[in-house]
Formats: sequence, C-alpha cells, structure tokens
Amino acid sequence: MSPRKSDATRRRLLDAATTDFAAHGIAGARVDRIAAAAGVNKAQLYAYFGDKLGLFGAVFRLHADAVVDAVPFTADDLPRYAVRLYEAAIERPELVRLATWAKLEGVVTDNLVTESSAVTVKLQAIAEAQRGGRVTASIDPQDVLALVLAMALTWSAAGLSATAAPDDPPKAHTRRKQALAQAVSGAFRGDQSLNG
Amino acid sequence: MSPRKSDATRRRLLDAATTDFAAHGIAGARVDRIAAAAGVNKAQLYAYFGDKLGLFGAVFRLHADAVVDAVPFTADDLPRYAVRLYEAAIERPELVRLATWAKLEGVVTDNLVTESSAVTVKLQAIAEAQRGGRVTASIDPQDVLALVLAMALTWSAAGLSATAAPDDPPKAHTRRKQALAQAVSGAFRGDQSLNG
DNA sequence: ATTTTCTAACTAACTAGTTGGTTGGATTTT
DNA sequence: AAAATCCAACCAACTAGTTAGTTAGAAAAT
Repeated sequence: MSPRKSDATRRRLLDAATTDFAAHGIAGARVDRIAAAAGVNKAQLYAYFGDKLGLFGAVFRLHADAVVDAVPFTADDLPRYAVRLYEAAIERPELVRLATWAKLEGVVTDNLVTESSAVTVKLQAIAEAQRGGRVTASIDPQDVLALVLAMALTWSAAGLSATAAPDDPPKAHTRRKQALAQAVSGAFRGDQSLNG
Repeated sequence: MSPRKSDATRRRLLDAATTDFAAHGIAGARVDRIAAAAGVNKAQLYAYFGDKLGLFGAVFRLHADAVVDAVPFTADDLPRYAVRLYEAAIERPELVRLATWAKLEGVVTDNLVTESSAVTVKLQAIAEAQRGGRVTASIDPQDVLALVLAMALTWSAAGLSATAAPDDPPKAHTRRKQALAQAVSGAFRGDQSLNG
C-alpha cells in the first residue's frame, strides 16, 4: 500500500499536461512534448490515459474540482464570491483556459461549468436568497449565476479585455476588485424595482 | 477596371477561412481544408495571404470591422448597447470565437478588443457620461467597458455558461436580454452611492 | 517466477509551405 | 487583322518535417 511509483508518474504527466493544454489547447497540445516535460515515455501516457482526449479530461476534472473546493459560494454575498473568483482566476488561470478551450473546441455539448452537480446547489442557494429579498427576484437564478461568473472573469484568460496578471500593480487589482464588487452589488440588488 | 476574378477568389478564401478558423482555431484550422472548401488551389492561398497566420489576420480584421460598424456605442444607454452586443454575438458568433482563440493562442500581446482606436472613443464617451452623472463615476471607464462587454457576452461562445443560439426559444432570448439590461443598468447606475 | 512499469524504435497518416509549369485573355507588334 | 508577346491567375505534385498512436521487449518490483 505504499505510494506506487506509477502514481508519481501519473502525477508528473498530469502536471505537464496541464501546462501544455492550458498553453496550447487540445489541438495545439503535443503528446510528445507533454511526455518529454514529464520525463515519462509516451507509451506510459497512453497506458494511463487512453488517448489525448482522455488525458485532457483527467486534467480538466482535476482543476475543476480544485476550484470548486477552493472558492466557497455565498449566494447572500455575490460581490464577495465574484471577487474570490477574480482572485482564483488570476492565481491559477489554468482552469479558465482549459474550460474555454474545451468549449471552443466542442468537447462539451453546451455548457460545462453550468452542468456539474455543484451548480444545482448554487442555483438553489440563489433561489433561496431571492425569496429572502437579498437578491433580485426578477432575474432567473441561472442568469444570475451566469452573469456573476462572466463579470468575475472579465479580466481572465477567457475575457476579451486586458488580462489581469498576478504581478500587476496592487493598485490595479484593488481597482478592478472594487469595480467588480460594486457592479455585482448593483446588478443583483434585491430591494428596488428597475425596468430594463 | 472590372472586378478582377482574383477578388472573387480572395473572397471565397476568406469565407472558407472564417468558417474553419472559427470552428477549429488557428492551430486546429487546416490550410488544405480551407482551400478545398473555397475551391481554390492552396498555392493561391499562400500567394494572397502569405501564410496561415496572415490569413487569420485578414479574417479577423474583416469581422472586427463588421461588428464595429454594425453595433453603435451608446454610453448614455449601456443596457441597450449590451443587448445589441448580445444580439450581434448570437447572429454572427464568428468574431467572438476568433477573438477568443486569438487571445488564447497568444497571437496578441494583451488585449485585442480593447486596443483598437475605436475603444478610445468609447472610453471618452463613458467619461463624459460619468461627468453628466448618467454613469457611476466610481468605476474607471476602462472597467466599465470591460464589464459591459463581459456581461453582454455571457452567453456567447467566449462565455463559460450555456451558449445562446439563434434558434433558442424566443422566450429564452427575451429572458436573457431583460436580465442583461437590468443587471447592466444596476451595475453602473450613476445616481446613488453603493459600497462594495 | 511472474506481474507491473518502463522504454526505444517504429508506422501510417497528416502538416504547412513550395515548385515548376499551364491557361486564357489582353496588349503590342507586324 | 493576324501573329507574337505578356501577365495575372491558376494548379498538380512535391518536400521536409511533424503527428497521434503502437509494438515488442528490457528492467524492476513483488
């Protein structure tokens, strides 16, 4: 039951694959490059993960779980959730890049962040916050979540605007986080009626 | 001075390239496939556009111009601008896909929608609306524009949520557009003080 | 001794980009 | 007007290198 050597090999492959898939996408990633970076023979890669897409799937699941575990959802405080997401997307941009590529390359049918079981919980929490008047009830929970996500990832690798980097001046981060919090706060405010 | 035959060839190449680049990205696109789809010999493609990246650049510029021409910017009515963008992104999703891929594949240094000269005009219009109290002054014009863009493209090919399609039920489009307009309206409202 | 983990070498198909030459219509020459 | 010349547009076939995926067997662990 000691940690088998193959587990370390697997791990090294996943790390190298994360880097390569995040940098180049599925079509652009190179199996040889991944194997070389991991210091693992290519045949091992195929033994563990079946094929290139299987490897991508493993990488994707790994990081999706990490983000869900790391960023707690607070339906009663959406601005805070948005800011947490902003920070996570900057510190570890891999998942956003992987997800964006997966979507563009069509390896998922429709939505991918929105289809996991963790999303159901979030939607229910939003609905509850709406009943309590803490989030506007005139926007569907699905759209609330989608918009918060989009706003939080405005400056991420998925966004079309300038991408934020960890080494940006602290003032820039603060400015964006305040803008984000204020915008999210105003967008879903529950105690007033607005017409579009 | 009659329209030269080569113009039609060029056009067919650009059309085919748009489809292929939008569908598969730069690395995923295939020069042979594009030439075949256009009914044009591959050597012509290289004669006209230099190389694969040159072709991508031509395709990208073509669609970027089309969108800037088609979607007028109204700083005094950001919700309306957002809804117009939502509609444009659904009717012709090519540009969003092309831009997203360009950003992911790193063919642009930092920002790409944000670096054109058309953006300067928009930023100035936002600043003016802020001075008039029609847009909140506590968010930098750059961030206002970035957030509006991100919100409008929430359900586009670039977003991580479910992608909207032209043949979605009209009710779904209406629901999303209302949600978008309300959220944008609340996010940048100028006549009240909100703390993040 | 036997199962598991690893590896070098291989293949068949595919890739972006090039070459050398052909076509058909317009311009110039006779 | 007929023949010679010109030229942009066109194309089949090729090159040189890369690609995902496989195989048969060595090394190591149990």
